[in-house]
Amino acid sequence: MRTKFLREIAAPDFDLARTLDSGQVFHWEKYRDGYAGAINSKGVYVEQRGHRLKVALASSRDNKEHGQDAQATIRHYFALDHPLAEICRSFPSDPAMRAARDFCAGLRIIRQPHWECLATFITSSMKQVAHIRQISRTLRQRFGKRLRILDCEMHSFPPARRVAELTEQDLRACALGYRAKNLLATARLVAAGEADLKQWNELSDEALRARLCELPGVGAKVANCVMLFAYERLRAFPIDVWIERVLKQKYFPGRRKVTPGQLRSFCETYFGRHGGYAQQYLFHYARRGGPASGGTAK
DNA sequence: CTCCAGGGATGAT
DNA sequence: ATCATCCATGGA
Repeated sequence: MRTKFLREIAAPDFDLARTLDSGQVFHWEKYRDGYAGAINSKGVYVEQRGHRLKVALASSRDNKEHGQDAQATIRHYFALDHPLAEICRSFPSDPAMRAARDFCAGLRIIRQPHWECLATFITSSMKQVAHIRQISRTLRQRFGKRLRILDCEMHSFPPARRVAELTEQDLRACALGYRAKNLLATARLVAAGEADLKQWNELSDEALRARLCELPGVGAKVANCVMLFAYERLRAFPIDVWIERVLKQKYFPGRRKVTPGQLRSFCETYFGRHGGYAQQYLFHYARRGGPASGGTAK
């Protein structure tokens, strides 16, 4: 095993810290002046220096990694090819959206591995970000492969076939609670090939959402997260309590009853073809930004 | 329609 | 140190 420092990678219009703190990915840890994490089975260290990323990448088995491939891996994972300026121009121009856009400069929606993203969001239901991070860490440490990047120990996310051979008790011991049964059942469907996550890439948004929602532990919210964060369906608009709060406050002020169906159809049309990005920016701004970001606002 | 499971970090006291 | 709060899916 060896660690390789790469040339720095150009990363204009990118904010690494903001991207990793925006509730879309849960395993990156602050380390030295950057972050340590894993992309598939590779340990990765990444540090932002202005408009460039300094990256170190280690691979546990296949050391034939070429610099170009590694750069491509990083560029692809962090979606450095997304045309952010154009995406932001496609947002509706209202006060809430403009404030969120200004606050979230450089925040990108990354491309996560399908299974890892699906599994993580199954464990996320009724959990807050800190808990989800905890669960992800435990699953990785117990069932993933050990990786080392610089002097930092990391673990890859266990593949579906690994999770499929565990018991519900094993998973409950990772603080999954009632989610253990769902994660196990879904892992077995994926491992058996009954749910072919890669093949689902070819499906339309509607068909993909329908397939995802058939999986145990996956409802509309989790399905939309997986579509957005793993399948690059940039129109998918997950509605959680934070977003619901924002939407009701900013777009339905004073309205007594707003049904989930009304919210959903509004989001599908109003925010346009990059609605998922709009959602992520509104979400991050509500959690981390502006006034009254405490979370208890009604 | 309502009610609830199950759990650890977080912030208030 | 104790306590209330946060939170999405699925089944009763």
